[in-house]
Amino acid sequence: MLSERRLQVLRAIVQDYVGTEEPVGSKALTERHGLGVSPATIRNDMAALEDEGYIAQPHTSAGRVPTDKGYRLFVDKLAGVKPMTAPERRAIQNFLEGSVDLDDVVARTVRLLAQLTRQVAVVQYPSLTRSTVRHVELLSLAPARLMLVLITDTGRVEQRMVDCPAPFGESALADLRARLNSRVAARRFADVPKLVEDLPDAFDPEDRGTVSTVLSTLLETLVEENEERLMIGGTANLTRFGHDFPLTIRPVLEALEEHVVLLKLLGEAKDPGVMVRIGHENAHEGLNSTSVVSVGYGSGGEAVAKLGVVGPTRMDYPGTMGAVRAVARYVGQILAES
Amino acid sequence: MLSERRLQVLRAIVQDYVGTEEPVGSKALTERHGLGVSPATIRNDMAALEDEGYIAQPHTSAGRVPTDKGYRLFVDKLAGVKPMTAPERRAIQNFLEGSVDLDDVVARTVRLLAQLTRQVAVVQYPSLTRSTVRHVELLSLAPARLMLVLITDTGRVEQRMVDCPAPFGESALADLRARLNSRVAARRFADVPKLVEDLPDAFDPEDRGTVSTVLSTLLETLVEENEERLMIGGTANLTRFGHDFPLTIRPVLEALEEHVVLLKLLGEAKDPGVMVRIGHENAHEGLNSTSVVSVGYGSGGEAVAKLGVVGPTRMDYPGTMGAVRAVARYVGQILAES
DNA sequence: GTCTGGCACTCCCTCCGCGCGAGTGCCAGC
DNA sequence: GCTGGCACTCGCGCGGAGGGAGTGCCAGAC
Repeated sequence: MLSERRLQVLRAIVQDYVGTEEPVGSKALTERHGLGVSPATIRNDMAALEDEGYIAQPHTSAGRVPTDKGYRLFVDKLAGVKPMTAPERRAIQNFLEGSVDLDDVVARTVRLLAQLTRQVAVVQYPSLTRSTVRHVELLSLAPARLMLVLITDTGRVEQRMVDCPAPFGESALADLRARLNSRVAARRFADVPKLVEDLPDAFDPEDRGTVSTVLSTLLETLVEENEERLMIGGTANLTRFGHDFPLTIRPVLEALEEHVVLLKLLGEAKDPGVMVRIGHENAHEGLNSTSVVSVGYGSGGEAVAKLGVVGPTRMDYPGTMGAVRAVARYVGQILAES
Repeated sequence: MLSERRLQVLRAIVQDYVGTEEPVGSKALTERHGLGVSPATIRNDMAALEDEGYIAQPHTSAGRVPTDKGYRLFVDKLAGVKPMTAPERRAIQNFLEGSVDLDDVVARTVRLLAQLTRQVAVVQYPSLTRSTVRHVELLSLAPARLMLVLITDTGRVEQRMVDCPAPFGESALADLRARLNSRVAARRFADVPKLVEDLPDAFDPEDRGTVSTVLSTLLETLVEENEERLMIGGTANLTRFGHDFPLTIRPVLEALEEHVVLLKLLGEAKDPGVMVRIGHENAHEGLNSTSVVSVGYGSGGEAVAKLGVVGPTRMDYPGTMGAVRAVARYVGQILAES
């Protein structure tokens, strides 16, 4: 167990290193933080912290730098979430309120997050699986060809072509449309399958094949989680870091293009509240020297998707966490209103 | 006017420089290309090319490097478009054919283009303005709230909320839906405004306000070109260039995030065929040391959107142009089929 | 006129050695 | 357990030397 002062020292090291981007030495620490002890004492503490693996020195006789483990302790025990100021909150709200549709909400959120944190922002589109159905529409494009349009309460629209086994009349179509909507409107996706399973029985035998086809297309659309999309912004911020970063920036850019990986990463946030993954805690190799700060957001009480930022492990965690949390909150509000 | 041999020398300089990424000298030129003259002769030619502004030397007593003007001449007069090989064409086709919807087509196209050219790929979503209407759907969400869904022949779907000035009955809604579709289905967007202008007259006076609102929302959607979206991929390829590139990569990443700028850039391609913008020919400052190769693509004979790549001015123009052209062709095919 | 070989010159790039300074570890004393 | 002092270690920046690639120019050959 580390003494109180040693924790203070670790906190000071993290704060200074984040600020200056340079290894921090014992003398600088005593000067910039009122620790009330001499550099020699701090040196002992630093040696202890290094033994425990919280800090490391890039080379002998250089200052100390926090390790992933050090950041982890800092985030868990030594720092809170820095709340946004009132003007910042107003700015967030104003910026998001101008959105005209779902794409716009996501695009604005990405830009906002990237600007606030000065890092790479990642926003997942509101997921289908946890939302409810607003409306299902069926359009006849050709005698045996339908288009199925699904509209969700988050404003997302999905469409699918349906090739019917047999021609399907306009009146049967209207009937199916009406029955379908009366059963599934305002229902959660998860409940839809059993709400429609007996639907074909209400139709003439020759139409049942088509009805079944439509229903299975609908169910496919509902579960199609791999369709989940995300938007990324602020990649130019990657260039702000270390001048040696050219070598580091490439794997990060590559990782950012693998949307599947990112979605998995974001998806790991289970508990409510902001999740932080530091350095090697990220499964993906390209992100081993970055940290991911993410949180769920949603229109109701429940999260429908995730958003977050990717930055160097040397980041301002309290500020970033505050920004991510605040943005998630306001996006949720906007989605609930629309 | 430049002599034939001097043009050959320029071509050789461009090819070597693109290959080696290093300034090319007179000796290396005579060795690697069978020019049949001595280095001294080449030096004279190089001096002449430099006077004309086609090449430059980074420092005194270094090799020569093509200028933007030199690349321009190379592209216009000295090099053709390098066609894809048959296996490459098959691979393109196979890769694109697995697409399930429009988003997927665009996503695959971006990845394909980025991999083929090893550069940054940019693909604009098929534009609304030049396509035709497949179907217009109206849904009643609340007594005085409608949702307008527009489906285009390229499979794109746009939705808008419409707040009605007065409640609008189901029968009137069905009527409007039917009339609207009979008039605009399969019509080009440009023709829609005059096709619907007298539509309110067919309705009861109390419904005319709503009909007008719906129509104006529809027209807005049709012309809303600023809504045009694009997808970007292969940004990791930026790191392949010059080790001094960290300074250069940033403005490029920033420019890539300004979708409006990119759309404008792509939009400049007027004539059919591949457009190449070299270095300072690009209006945007961040792209002054990059070239943009773009081309229109479309489902029918006519282009509905653009796609292209962004890379360093020092790029393999014939190969890039060939890849861009081939991809555009096959995407057009895929769109026409779906 | 045009091409060629030769020659002097110009810089860039790399390497090497040096000194400086920040920072450390350790130890004796309070 | 804290403090001041001291010797030691490296990383970093600077300046000079050497090598090399490439040029420009000129006199001569075809």
